[in-house]
Amino acid sequence: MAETLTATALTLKDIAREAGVSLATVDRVLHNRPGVRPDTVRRVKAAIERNSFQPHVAAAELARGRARRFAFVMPSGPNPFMQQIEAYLGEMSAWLAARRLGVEMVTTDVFDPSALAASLEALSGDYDGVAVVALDHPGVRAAINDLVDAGTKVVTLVSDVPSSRRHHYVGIDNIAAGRTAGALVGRLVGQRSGKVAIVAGSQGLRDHAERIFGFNQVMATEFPGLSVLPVLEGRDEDDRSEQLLGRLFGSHADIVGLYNVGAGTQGVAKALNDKALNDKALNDKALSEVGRDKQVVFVGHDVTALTRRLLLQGVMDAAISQNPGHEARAAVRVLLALARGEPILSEQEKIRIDIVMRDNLP
Amino acid sequence: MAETLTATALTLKDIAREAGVSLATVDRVLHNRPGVRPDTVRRVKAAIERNSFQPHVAAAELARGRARRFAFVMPSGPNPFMQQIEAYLGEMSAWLAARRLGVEMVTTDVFDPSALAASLEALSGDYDGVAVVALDHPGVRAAINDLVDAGTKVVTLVSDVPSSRRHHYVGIDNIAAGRTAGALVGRLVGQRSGKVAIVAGSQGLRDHAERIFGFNQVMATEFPGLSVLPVLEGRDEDDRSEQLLGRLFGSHADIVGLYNVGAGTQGVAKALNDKALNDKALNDKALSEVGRDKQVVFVGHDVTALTRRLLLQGVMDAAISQNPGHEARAAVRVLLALARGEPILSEQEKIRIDIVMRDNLP
DNA sequence: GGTGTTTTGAGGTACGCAACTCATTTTGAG
DNA sequence: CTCAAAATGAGTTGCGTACCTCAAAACACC
Repeated sequence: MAETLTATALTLKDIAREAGVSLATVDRVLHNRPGVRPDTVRRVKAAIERNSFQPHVAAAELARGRARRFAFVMPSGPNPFMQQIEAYLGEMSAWLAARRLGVEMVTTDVFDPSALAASLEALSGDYDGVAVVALDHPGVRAAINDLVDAGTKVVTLVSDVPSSRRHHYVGIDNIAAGRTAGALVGRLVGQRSGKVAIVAGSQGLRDHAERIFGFNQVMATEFPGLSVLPVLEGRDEDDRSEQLLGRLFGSHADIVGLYNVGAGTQGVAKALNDKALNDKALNDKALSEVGRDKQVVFVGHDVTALTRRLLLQGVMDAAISQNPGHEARAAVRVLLALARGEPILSEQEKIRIDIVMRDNLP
Repeated sequence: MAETLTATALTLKDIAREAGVSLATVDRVLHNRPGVRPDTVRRVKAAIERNSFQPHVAAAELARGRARRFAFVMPSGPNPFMQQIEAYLGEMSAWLAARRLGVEMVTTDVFDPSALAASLEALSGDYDGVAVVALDHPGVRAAINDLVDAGTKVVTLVSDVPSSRRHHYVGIDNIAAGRTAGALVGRLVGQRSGKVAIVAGSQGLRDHAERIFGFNQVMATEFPGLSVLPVLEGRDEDDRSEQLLGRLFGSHADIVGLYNVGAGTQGVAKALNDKALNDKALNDKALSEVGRDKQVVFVGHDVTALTRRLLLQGVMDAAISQNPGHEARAAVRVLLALARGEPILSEQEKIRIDIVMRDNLP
């Protein structure tokens, strides 16, 4: 009827007695300090294993005295997603303070890898951990590796540098996100056939490129009735996205689906709206006859104030979302666990790809 | 360029000096102990506010010494979702041990409110916190209130008792979940019209009833082309669900959508499969002609080994999921925060309604 | 002014561990 | 066997809080 999940409450002293050594030796083993014979190390570790001993985090944290400092290196500029991450970090301030964790924000130009690398190098030595929204570039990779070598824990956030030796990546699998977007567009279009448009910031951005790759993959294999038009590069700007898309709508009458890979959502929505007005003017059918199914299926990314409104209005059909609050908290938790030498609850820290439609808006 | 988020590292001693009182008095104020003049209380609280002082959790945890004990009261029987929750709690064991948290599982019959109430009453006094998968029943409500009155922190898990004085509910909004299911079925069916079947465990279960309510709401207002058939009550059993559904398929040829509200997924899938074979035998069309769009759109709940397989095979189109790992961890974190008197990160502990399709399977 | 009560101060102990020192023992090389 | 180096033991201190005791001070009331 009742079953216990947790171990006993042993202390280091008990382990020392068990292993037949002194407290000092256990301490040396626990912290990989030199001066212990391999054989003794084994004995101590065995005693720890045998009792599945876990140092009391509170005691450890208290004893080490020094507060921990983390830095978040984020892109400058008005990116709403990044602003959300910062906001959620702000909400954690009481939580952080109670644990004597110092978190500092460092901003740097997104599109300048060498500036990012320099910012990272500048952090060396001052921080226990660094979370960085990274660019995949040799200089950045080197800077990350340098930090790791200096003993700083490093996690990449949102955008990964898999070739670096960063300890962890907190973010989604962008190829899977693109596949999900593709499946949604395809399924929501239904039996109709026609063309599908893609608007991205730039194909040079790793995350955008990966999403497009996943999207095309699904379209090619599963929705032969739909053909994907060449990618429009809107540079995440509203005006540019609107113009490019407007022109595309002009030259292709049979566009039934639209995937917006990055930002610039405002512009995309405007172009869509213009097209709808245009279509209505062209033929005399009543609105009810045009109906939902005549509309362009529109799938994008991230839940912001704008996409929330578009979802509620029915302009947007689904948003692929990575929960920024979860990402912020996961980054802090992972850094803390790494710094403490605790295991990471990988299931907990994994960022899911959320499909958000009108009725499950968070 | 760099901005700090966290406060200074004051201690109780500093607050005492600031307020012009002794450590003992600060301690009395902090823990609402009697014997302090209202005026002095005000002075101390002002000093705490002014410095936005947060007691060091590690020190507090260490000082109080006593380990905390939590109980999880869960339904007995082979419910895969509940088993997943238990499994995730098991994965946390190192995390729990490092914090000297004891978590115990208590199982009780799901469908017997008085047994549940008795189990809850039996816990009184022994635990700092209780998480319970509750039934909404007067006896259970009373038992929960008794626990709360005795100083035990109580959170309801998965299924709420809103009328009780439980401190927190960890679970999803089931009406919104039903609405989401409805929107998915409607949108994935596309332009076709026809009938939609619902299989539930029992309409007496609060969560099932709420989901059905939400589902019908969306169907009625947004998909006039689809008509919902009367709910089949499969009691979450495979065989019964299969039979009921098979009979329904026999009497209605134009079923285009199916919503499985609870468990019994295996049976539902079997009935669907039989129908597919049947349809193929009846007409001579090639499979390619029948195509995806002739299939019944199938939306259900929860990602289990079975639903995962069905999603990958394309039998199931989407699963509405509440992340069991998140629920388990959120319940523990909320209980811990309540026990410590810390604020709860409500955004973090909110359980989202996940839409899971093949490409964003976790 | 004296009495009893309430409020406050001062101080101690304990929690489990990190980090350190210094003395002592063990080990291995010559 | 000798001696230096390596390994280990024993012990101390401090982290910031909770919780406790006891005495002193302030207060209220008659």
